[in-house]
Amino acid sequence: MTQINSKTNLKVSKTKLRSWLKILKTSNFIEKQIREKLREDHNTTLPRFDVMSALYRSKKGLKMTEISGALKVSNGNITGIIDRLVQDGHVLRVAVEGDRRTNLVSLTNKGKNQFEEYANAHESWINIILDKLSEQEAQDLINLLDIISYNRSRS
Amino acid sequence: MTQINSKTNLKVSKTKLRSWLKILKTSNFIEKQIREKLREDHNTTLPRFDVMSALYRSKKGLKMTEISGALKVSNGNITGIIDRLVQDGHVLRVAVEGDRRTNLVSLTNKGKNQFEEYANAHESWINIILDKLSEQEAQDLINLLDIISYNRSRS
DNA sequence: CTTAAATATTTTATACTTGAAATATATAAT
DNA sequence: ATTATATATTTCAAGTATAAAATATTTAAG
Repeated sequence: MTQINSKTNLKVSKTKLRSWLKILKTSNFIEKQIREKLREDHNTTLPRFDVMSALYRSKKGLKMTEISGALKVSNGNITGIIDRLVQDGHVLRVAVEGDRRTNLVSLTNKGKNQFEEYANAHESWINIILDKLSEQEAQDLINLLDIISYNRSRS
Repeated sequence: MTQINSKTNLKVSKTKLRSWLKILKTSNFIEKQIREKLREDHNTTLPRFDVMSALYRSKKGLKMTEISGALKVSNGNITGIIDRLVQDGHVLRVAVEGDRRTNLVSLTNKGKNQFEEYANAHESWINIILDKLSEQEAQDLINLLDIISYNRSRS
């Protein structure tokens, strides 16, 4: 089902449009449940979870710019999220020797333990939400989505 | 690759977790480009586009609650978005005969024309972004995602 | 008819998000 | 050394998002 768009002279596929709308719908559908669970069961938010996740994976902490880069969000955004994580005692800003512009952000022990708790719960929720999907189908999905965005993130 | 989660006693699939992360990544990857294009080329935003899209599909307009229901966002949220669309002259709030609580929101002619422009551009962007996906693959993707969220939205 | 419950919307407080501007510091080129 | 440029972060203004409270109105129950 392809047509020519009269304005752009481009072959247009309605299937691709529907495909995108379905990706968006599914993503929102799942994300909404995760946000709700994080808030209700753990009194936190997805952005904070995402930041803690990035920090958990790094040994010696991350610079602000590394965090915003990893999460592909704006720099200014991270400032506020880290502010709140510091208030909660989950995260620490450590001055970097020899570069006074930079702070190295890392999880406190409290933050590490807390994140492990979040991560376990998160994995369980996902398994419940994706229950109807077989292992093979889950893998097929990954492969198809890889066609769309593989490696482009690094360009 | 399935294991038993020691806390929840549930079979846990790492593939499903990766599958979700990939859905999220792809969705964000595409959404980011759409938001950027809407802002740069059309001086509007995705929420406004979404609201106009819902209104465009209805003949006689929608109540505030119907809009928030269709977009699955909170009620209070829609108030602000409609406020701005009214300011722009894209949308009209019409009092409903016999129920003074309700406003029927509908697109002005300006809004209709504007939305058609947006929608054409949007479709072109998607076709470019999903260029690497064949028609069959796009359809496969829809089918797989349908397994996850089909009909649950109505429950 | 009058109170109670339900419905529709707006307002509020809080948090997240962006891009752009501002600030501070570091590095490179002359 | 001094100026220019690059880098790291924060601040800002505007918009989006939520849940909960407030307001207004309608409908149902007695």
